[in-house]
Amino acid sequence: MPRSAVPRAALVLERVRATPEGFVRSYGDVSPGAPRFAGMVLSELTDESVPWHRIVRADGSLAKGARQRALLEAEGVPFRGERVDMRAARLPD
DNA sequence: ATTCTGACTCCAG
DNA sequence: GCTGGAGCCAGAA
Repeated sequence: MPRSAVPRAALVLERVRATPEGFVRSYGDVSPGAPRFAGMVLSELTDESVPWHRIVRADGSLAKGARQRALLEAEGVPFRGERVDMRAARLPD
């Protein structure tokens, strides 16, 4: 199946929306082969129904800093300093 | 068509 | 652990 059947932007939104509370996913997970594109899509987002804060970098570091950290901690996401504990919080596929 | 840029990722040192 | 450089997709100049 060619991935072109579904626009990458749609795939990104779908995966982000499917991320349950208390867990996180990396940009690479929501947009395989084009992690930067995922970031671009999220940056344009204004829709509150999309939990953009659950998307973090592959190493657990946050793109949006303290603001994002507060939202994640409020949902029970395990942290290790300034970074998310990916070992426990990363959503298994 | 070429170049730059961006909420990124991977590999080497 | 960290830093730097190259690679990736899409859109704008």
